[in-house]
Order: sequence, then C-alpha cells, then structure tokens
Amino acid sequence: MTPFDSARARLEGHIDRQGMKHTRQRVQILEVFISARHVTVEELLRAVQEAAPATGAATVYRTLKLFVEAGIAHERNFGDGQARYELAMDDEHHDHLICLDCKVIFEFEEQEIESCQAVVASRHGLTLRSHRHEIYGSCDLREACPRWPAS
Amino acid sequence: MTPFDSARARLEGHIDRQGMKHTRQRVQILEVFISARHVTVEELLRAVQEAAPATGAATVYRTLKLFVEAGIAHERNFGDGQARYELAMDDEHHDHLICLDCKVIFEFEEQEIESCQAVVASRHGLTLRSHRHEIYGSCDLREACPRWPAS
DNA sequence: ATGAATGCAAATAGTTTGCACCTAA
DNA sequence: TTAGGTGCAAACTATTTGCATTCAT
Repeated sequence: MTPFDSARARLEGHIDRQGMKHTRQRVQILEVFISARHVTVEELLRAVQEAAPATGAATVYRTLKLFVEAGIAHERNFGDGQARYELAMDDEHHDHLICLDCKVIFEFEEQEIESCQAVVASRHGLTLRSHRHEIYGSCDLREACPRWPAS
Repeated sequence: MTPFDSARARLEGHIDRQGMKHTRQRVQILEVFISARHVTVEELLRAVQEAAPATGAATVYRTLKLFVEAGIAHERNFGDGQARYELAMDDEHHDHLICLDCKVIFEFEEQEIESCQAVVASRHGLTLRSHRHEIYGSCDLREACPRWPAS
C-alpha cells in the first residue's frame, strides 16, 4: 500500500462517514499533495492547476482543511505568514529544524525532549495535549548545507 | 532601576544611536507595554488610547517593531492569527505553555530541552540560532486551573 | 432530483504603507 | 528649519465566505 493509497483510503473513509461527496478535485489535490513536503497553499494550487487549470484557490483551502479533519495532513506555521501543510503518517511525530540561510526544513524527533514536555505540563497542573517546536539555525551556506554551493 | 527604567534606557539608547526622535507616543506606549504580558496590538492600542485617545493603530504597530529592534520586546505567535508582544528582559529566556481550556499562558524554562536543541541542530550541520517551543495542554477547568472556577 | 462541492468574487482580519500634517531637535 | 514621526485612510496578504452553477449520488 503506497502512501497515496493509505491516505486516500483514510480520506474516502472520512468522506463516507461524514456523508460528503467524492470529487475529482479532492483526488487531484491529494495526488499533488502526497508528493510534496511542507507546501503552501499557493504552491499546491499552482501545481494542481497544471493538471486542472480551472481549480480555484478556495477549493484548495477547503480541501486542505478537509485533509486535516480526515487526519491525513498537519498544518504548520513557520512564521513567514503563510500556512504550510504536510502529510500526516500514522503514529509518526516529528518537529522541525529550519535553516535561516538556505530555508531547508529538516524533521527531527527527540525522545528526551518529548518526555520533558509532559513533565513541564504536569508541573503546572495541565495535561499535555500538543506542542509545537521549531529550531532555527544557520548552515552559513557551507559544505554542510544540503544546498551548498547554492547562490 | 525598575523594569520600566531599564527598558526605557535601552530604547532611548537605540533611538539616539539610530538618529531617531524621542516622542511622547513612544514613551506612552512603553508605559502601557511594561505592565502587560503577551499583549496583542489591539489590547495595547485600546489601553494606550485610554490615556491618549488620538493614538493611531499604525503608530502602535510601528512602535512595537521599534521595541523589537531595540531589544526590549519579543514577538510571539500562538497560532490564533494575531501577534503578541512581551517584554524582553536581559539574558532571560523562556518558552510557553498554553492552556487550551482557559487560555492561561505560563512561561517555562527547561535546561535539558535547551541543550538538546543545540545537539539536534549540529547533528544536521547547523548552528543553533533561535527556537520556538510551545506546549499546549488542558486544565479541564478544575482546581489546578489558575482561573478555576471560572466560567 | 437534490444537496453538497466548486469557482468566482467579495468580504475579513491583521498588518503595512502613502501621504499630508505635526513635532522634536 | 527640517528630517523623522504620527494619524488617517487606502493597500496588501492570507484566508474565508456568499452565492449561482455544477456535479455526485
């Protein structure tokens, strides 16, 4: 089962369960979304419009919300004013490390940090619900940079 | 030296260094800002207008940016669509724990998490520059909640 | 047939900017 | 005097919404 198939299965299940309809657009948007990482609505819209030029921005916004409700996408905000979406795979969790120089986005998972968080929450009498953790760094556009020697 | 005095000193220094001007509005906004925590522009504007009704929103936006440049304020975004600002005190750092039920914002500092982050960054060849870490939890509006038994 | 989804355009919300007037230095 | 600041309104950006039309069921 490819990522597309399992995401689609989950989406169709959600659509059926909610008495919604299966549409061409929803599948087309999912197809493009699957092979993208941390896409903005604008990027996704442009890509979708290459196959289906009539697609409207509102549909992409609405469909991404649907993906989030169906549990196949996460919304992210990296502080540049526009939301980004990424595929939500089963029981996988990660946070992000963003390079301020070359804008590369890495994903990381640090069990030690994860467990600290529950402690912090309970210390204040709260039950941990979710979190958001982004680390910003610099690659100085040197060899270590995945885009080196990009402009 | 009160927090207001040291913030004001730093602001005036920045203003002088940049050849800017000292204005009534900047001091008035600082006065209100000092005694607020995680304020939105709207909240700050309303409070400032109680003392100086003619103050415009643009001035508050511009002044908060100035505060950030002067190093006396941090901009925060807790995902509700509007920026919040808080006083930046010397060599103090903290992250946030937000209650999804009662909206209380706690501050926390966890040295273990801090040091993990540099490791994560270097693991990917980056130098740590900054980070953003928010933990979201629930108080279930019970006794532990600082606003209990609020509505 | 009929109700939900789409696409467009208009509406919002938060923030920024242009510009005439004001004010600190 | 004069550059920088302010206040207002208009512009902008990302996103949402109203509505007539289209499409899935």
